[in-house]
Amino acid sequence: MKDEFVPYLVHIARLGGASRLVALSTRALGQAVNRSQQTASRVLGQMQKNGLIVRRKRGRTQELKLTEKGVRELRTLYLTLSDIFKSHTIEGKVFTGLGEGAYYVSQDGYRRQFKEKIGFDPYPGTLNITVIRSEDVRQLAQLYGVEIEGFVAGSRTFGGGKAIPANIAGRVFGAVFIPDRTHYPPDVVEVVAPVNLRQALMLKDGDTLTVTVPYFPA
Amino acid sequence: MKDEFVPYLVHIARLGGASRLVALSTRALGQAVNRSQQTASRVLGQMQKNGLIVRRKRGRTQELKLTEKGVRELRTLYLTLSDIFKSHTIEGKVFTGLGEGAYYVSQDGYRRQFKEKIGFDPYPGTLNITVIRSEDVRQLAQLYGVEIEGFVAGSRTFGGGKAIPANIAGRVFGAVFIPDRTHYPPDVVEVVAPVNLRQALMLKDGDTLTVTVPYFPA
DNA sequence: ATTACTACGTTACGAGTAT
DNA sequence: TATACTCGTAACGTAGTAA
Repeated sequence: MKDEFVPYLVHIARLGGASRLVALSTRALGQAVNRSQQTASRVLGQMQKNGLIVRRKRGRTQELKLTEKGVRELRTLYLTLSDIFKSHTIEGKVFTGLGEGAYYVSQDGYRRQFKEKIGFDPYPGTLNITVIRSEDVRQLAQLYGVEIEGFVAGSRTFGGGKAIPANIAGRVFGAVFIPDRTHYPPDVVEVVAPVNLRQALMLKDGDTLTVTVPYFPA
Repeated sequence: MKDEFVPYLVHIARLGGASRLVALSTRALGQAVNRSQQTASRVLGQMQKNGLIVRRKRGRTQELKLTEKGVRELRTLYLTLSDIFKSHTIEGKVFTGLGEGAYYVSQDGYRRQFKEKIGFDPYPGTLNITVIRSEDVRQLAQLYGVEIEGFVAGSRTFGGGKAIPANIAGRVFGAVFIPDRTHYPPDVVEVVAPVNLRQALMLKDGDTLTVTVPYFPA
């Protein structure tokens, strides 16, 4: 679909044209989308040829309605924008990992980055969760993730990953950390926060935790 | 903003460019929006001049990020589409009207239209509610409302209005009726259903009722 | 009042190419 | 590899106007 069509489809839909015929002159439509009557006429012709709208002539005037295809195309754009702008939730089951999270997070190389890039000093200990239901976590990481760089401390190498600032259980501001490399399955992520989450939220293994990733352009 | 810019902004945002700089070549961007490298280059220049994006050069390559203005413009489009595609809720307080609703709805002129246009035979009696919180009800009526025509029966004239098919309290399929003319204040609407709502939902005056208008292109 | 054609200036597109 | 010129062609936008 041509980009040019979008405002026309939007305006017709706003008048109810997604579900029924609406009376709408080429002049009024053009004015609504900031174009001339002539341009609106041409564009309507093209949209009709493309199967995006149907037109019914009533004497000299006309009625318009989006076709299923027209609705679908507009809805696709809506869903794409939703992915960008709406809040996302991640639900996961709490389990006890190998306990190495605590060791990692207490490393200065990580602590400094969390403080600078996300804004809190992580409690030395992480919460492992297995993701149950979520829009693709890696896609979220791409959208909202902050790069946490790997580093070398002494003779050890610590891998990097992506941290998504998020609201934990509606009460604590923290982050979901997705390591670039892990020995866990890919649906396992770590939840980091400035406090001991197990204590603060009274969590035990098997509990379900909900993490919200709000929309926030930093 | 030019319509032409939308897909470019969308793609940059999908890569996380709403909140941080993302590396993105003109070739890759052009490919993503189905344009040539040259076109992507020109459009980026225009969007920059329009204050929609910032660019940072890193040697021969570049990094992109939406400006606040760029995010705002895209978000405006998102909110417009939300109005069209998301479900809407109307919350209202139940009160006892003059009882004329029952008389009206039992008129064949109305009953036939409800059966044909919405799909149920209205229980002879309506529920008056005062709208507490809602996106503009009249705007909703414009989007989703079905025209109910006025008619004459005997020596009386019955006025028309708009009926919005809706889900009542999450349990009953009914409609919100918005008369074209009324002696009630404009925030008063009538809820119609195939059953006695007061009984079925155990409602009394002062109770709050939630009506959901789902998105459904008929 | 409509819709839509023609004519023509402006803008978009992309192959070729410079850097 | 990049980005971004030039320039020929296609598409867009609208005043004028027919119907």
